[in-house]
Amino acid sequence: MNLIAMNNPKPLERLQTATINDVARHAGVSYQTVSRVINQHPSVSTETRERVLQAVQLLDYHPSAAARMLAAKRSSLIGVVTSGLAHYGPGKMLASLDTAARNLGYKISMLQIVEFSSAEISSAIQQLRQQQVEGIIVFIPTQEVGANQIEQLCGGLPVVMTDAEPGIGRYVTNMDHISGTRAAAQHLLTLGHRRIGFINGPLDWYSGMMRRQGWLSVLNQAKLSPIAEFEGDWSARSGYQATTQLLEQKLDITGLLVGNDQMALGALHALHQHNLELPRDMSVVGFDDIPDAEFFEPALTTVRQDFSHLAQLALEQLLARVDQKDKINELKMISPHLLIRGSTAPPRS
Amino acid sequence: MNLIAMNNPKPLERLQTATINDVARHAGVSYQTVSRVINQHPSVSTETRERVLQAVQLLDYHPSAAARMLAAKRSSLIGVVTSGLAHYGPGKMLASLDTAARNLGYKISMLQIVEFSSAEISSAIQQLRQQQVEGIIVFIPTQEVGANQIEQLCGGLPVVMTDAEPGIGRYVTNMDHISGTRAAAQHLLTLGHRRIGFINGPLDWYSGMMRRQGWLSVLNQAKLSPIAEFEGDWSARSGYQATTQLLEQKLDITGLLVGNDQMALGALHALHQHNLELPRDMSVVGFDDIPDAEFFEPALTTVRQDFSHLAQLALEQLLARVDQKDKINELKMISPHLLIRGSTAPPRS
DNA sequence: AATTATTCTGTGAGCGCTCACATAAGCGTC
DNA sequence: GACGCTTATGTGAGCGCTCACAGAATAATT
Repeated sequence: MNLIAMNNPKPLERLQTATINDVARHAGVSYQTVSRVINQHPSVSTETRERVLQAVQLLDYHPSAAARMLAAKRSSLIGVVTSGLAHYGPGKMLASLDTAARNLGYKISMLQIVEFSSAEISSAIQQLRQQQVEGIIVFIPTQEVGANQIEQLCGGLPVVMTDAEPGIGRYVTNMDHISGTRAAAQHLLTLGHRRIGFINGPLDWYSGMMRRQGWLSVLNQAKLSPIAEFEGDWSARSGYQATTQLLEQKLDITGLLVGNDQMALGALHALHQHNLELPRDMSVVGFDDIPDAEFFEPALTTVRQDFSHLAQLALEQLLARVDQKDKINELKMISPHLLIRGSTAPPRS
Repeated sequence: MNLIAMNNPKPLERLQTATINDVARHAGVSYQTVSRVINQHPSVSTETRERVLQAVQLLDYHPSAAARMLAAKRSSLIGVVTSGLAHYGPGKMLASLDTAARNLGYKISMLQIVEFSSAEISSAIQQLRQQQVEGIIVFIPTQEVGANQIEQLCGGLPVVMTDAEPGIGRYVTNMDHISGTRAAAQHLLTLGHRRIGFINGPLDWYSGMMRRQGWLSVLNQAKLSPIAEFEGDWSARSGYQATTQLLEQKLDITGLLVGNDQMALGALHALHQHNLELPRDMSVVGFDDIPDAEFFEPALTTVRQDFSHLAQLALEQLLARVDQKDKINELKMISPHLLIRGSTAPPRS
């Protein structure tokens, strides 16, 4: 049911806080003058302003955001739907988004999704709309159908999604996963590797799907056919498991293309466990460039994604929509780039 | 200045959204009845409720959180001040806090601090107070003076801090860093190590200070004196640098106690670079148990912190205060525990 | 000196809701 | 049938603020 959730709101009244009227009375001016001071309106005499500010300080007055929103019909709030905050990418994006938004006079209202169910997404967006957010940024992995649903739930409110399938009338800020993956794969080929395994993230993530396309396109171009492909869940453990399986299959693979750095860490661990010497016996390329990647054993060659930049672009795109500027690109794309470190080398033979 | 910041609020009017009156008119009832339906008040006939819900759906009505807060004098909002969201600990805590709060009918309003300046903290708390939060959880590293300032800024509003110096009237939920560090140090001693280096986090973090105390107390008890101590910044890089320096000093150290897993990763990297065989030539213990630690080379012995639990405890403590229940402990403490994996072994000789 | 422009300040109304009440109807009770 | 007691609805007021005005003071122009 599309109901409006609510909790029992026992009218617990907090210690009385000062209102604009209290301040006005105290400063001997009208409430409107206090409002002007708060909003930095120019036409208030320095003397009056000073008096008002003193009263503000004295009464420990904090203007009610709720009342202001209600009266001004403006929230200056940007909604963010995210997930997996404990991971580097989402955390980093939220962090830079918050900073960027604050600099532009907006506040962030964040809602986290735990499982990617329609119900949860729907409830998150509804909650944001109740807060009168002026636009929504969606940082969750989606496929076509999810993206449509999200747009519909937002009902005309500007939305920008990241890592989502582009589409007409849909505003999307994406990482160029294909070019990133291509660069990584090409690097392995250039080094001379021909038998390469691919450990990907989940295929129901847009990024997983795109990286697969990048990988296949390079193979195709080089007239090679895929040898082994695994679908992990981005965790180090899944990378470890995939690699263990791969080694057991004895496919004589010399290179490993991995969907993110964490899975690559798991892969390295499995390789060490099999007493392979790296990078002599196996080259590994990751994706993301998390800060730790440089200190893996060996230092990980990886594809750097600038999450901060991505978040900022998404915000820009959203605000352009909020401010009704015309001519906004429906698709913004940001290119990751390859960082060569110690985990790749020419194959042994 | 303690001013109330504001941005130019050009009265940009969003596409008219439906109000409670629109719904009432549409359903042929009074606004109060609609309010009752929204708030799940029992005394509304099923038939009327149905009619109202239909109108809600039809008009795509979303009750204004601002108006409700204003009228009900209740926000159901918990403020969170955090920092370093891109790191595992803070991200994890925010994530579980959000979930836990939602389950209890509260929403989270998060504000991130970038640098730990008085000004930033002050502005963050002020912003939260403007949103009429019912309580504040502070997840930033502080020392005595910071904690006092935070309490003062909150002016009577319930606050709970994590990893802060306990004090009378101050509500704190802490990890027991001392016992955690003691367990780690004791483990090294039990294995037979006598010459142990200590790579700590910053000493102006409460956790850094406490871990140092734990370390020194174990040394003291074993009648050993400290040999080498470094202060990193929690990053893998700083762990790497500290370890490199340590090795250059040729202090004949056999064990390394490291303040977190990331610095431990850097340490491992430095050790490998010096062609030491682990754990034969050096035992390393970390702190945190980030999900990746198990896949380090070798798998890291570390002290597990349950960040989710910590966040939940802090929330519990805060809500107990908000609901005015008496007899609340001022200090809640949660114990981390040692996880022994492959990076520790008896010293060589 | 009268007019206009330029500060500065104050008044009414209303944003969208929830409170506290009042009211109307239905039902049993003696 | 007058009394309560429950259930279902509606009415007034007001939460704390900002908007659009209207004024009062001062300064600048003719």
